[in-house]
Amino acid sequence: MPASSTLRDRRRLQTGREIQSATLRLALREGFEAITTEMIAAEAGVSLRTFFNYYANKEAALVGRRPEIDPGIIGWFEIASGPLMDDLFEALSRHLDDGHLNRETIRLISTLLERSPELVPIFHASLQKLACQIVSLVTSRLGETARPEAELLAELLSHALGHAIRSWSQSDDMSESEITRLARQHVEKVGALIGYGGEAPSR
Amino acid sequence: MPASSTLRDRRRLQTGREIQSATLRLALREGFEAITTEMIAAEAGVSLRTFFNYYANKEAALVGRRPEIDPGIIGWFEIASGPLMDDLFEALSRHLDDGHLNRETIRLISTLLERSPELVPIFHASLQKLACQIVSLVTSRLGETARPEAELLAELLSHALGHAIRSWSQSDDMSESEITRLARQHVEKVGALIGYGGEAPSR
DNA sequence: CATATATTTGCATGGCATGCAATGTTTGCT
DNA sequence: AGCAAACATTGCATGCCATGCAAATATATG
Repeated sequence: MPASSTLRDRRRLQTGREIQSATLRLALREGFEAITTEMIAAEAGVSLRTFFNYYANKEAALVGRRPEIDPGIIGWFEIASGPLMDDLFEALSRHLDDGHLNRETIRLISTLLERSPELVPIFHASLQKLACQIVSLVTSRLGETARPEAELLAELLSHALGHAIRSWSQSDDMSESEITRLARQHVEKVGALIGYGGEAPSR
Repeated sequence: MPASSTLRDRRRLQTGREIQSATLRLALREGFEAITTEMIAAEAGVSLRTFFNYYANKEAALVGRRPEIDPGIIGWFEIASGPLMDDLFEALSRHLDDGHLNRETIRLISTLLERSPELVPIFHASLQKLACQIVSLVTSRLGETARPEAELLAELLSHALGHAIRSWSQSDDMSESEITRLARQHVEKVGALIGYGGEAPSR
């Protein structure tokens, strides 16, 4: 049974989402820089102090709370013995299948990012937690000696996933399960660029 | 002749460095969280207001001001016609050869990062400006359609460079010109992981 | 229902960051 | 050298950000 069985847990989740939603609504209406934490708290119907109980700052409220990769998935990965990339993307697929991704919310975020590109670094930073977990996965497979490469690979995968999720939010005819497929395509294109050169096209 | 010909420019550079140095000194002595912008300003011998004329916040002062890639290098890249990776790393080599890298400063930063891993994201964020410039280089070569891959590749390269620079600061017998060589090695290992699989070792 | 455990809230505090206008310094020109 | 324009530094005032603490409120458990 998930941790959301108790009323308290459900409310906490709900309030977190309500604050994020309020932040997105206000940011789209007034511009992110123009809004204050007090406004957000008022819009979400909580006290300022409660706002800070949920998020460390405005930026965090924009991104919302992203759950960690389920220990069950990590356990599966450590047992799996396929090619590294196959197992990694399978683990990411299962993670996304948890259903904690709200298309409408991501769509709002994407809209905001297009209107205010200076916010993009906030979202890049929010991928760091995922990247960190991917590093754990990769080093559990390749050993500590491969940590430098694991960190680079994790950076690559998390950003590819972020990009794919934004693509998914934009096109209604893309299923959730295609996110990792798209991410993998991009990663493999990068692999080709690294591996085979990519000479300048004749002009 | 560089832009540092005039006294004013030299002073601006000098003050910027002095503030960064003061920030590092204090952060190593007291811990980054424990110090205030007022302390930094006092230690650097400037007013608080001047501190904010140089850096937007404490974090930026820690990283210092990183110069952009010289337009001359960008021009060279756009004319070059070798394999993409060769030309990219050559451009990065030339950029680093500008000599704006102070080993002792980087060493202090590395020490600080080991003692306070929670600061690592600050440095990751500081690589974003470089990543952005790499995106420009890559799309100038491959065209706008390759932007998604260009962004991933840029992320990869900038992080690889960041890692290599930290390695360089730690070992006295590593020359500055070997930074890009090391970065490239790591990138190619990642390429191998992507391209050829990297099966789980038998246990 | 009673108790233990979480959560929300208000208040007080101190750091962060910016605009503005006054003052001081450098530059380039005559 | 002397002057005016451009630029840099500073103090002050202001308002937002973020946290600790303790009282009040809500939920869980038995």
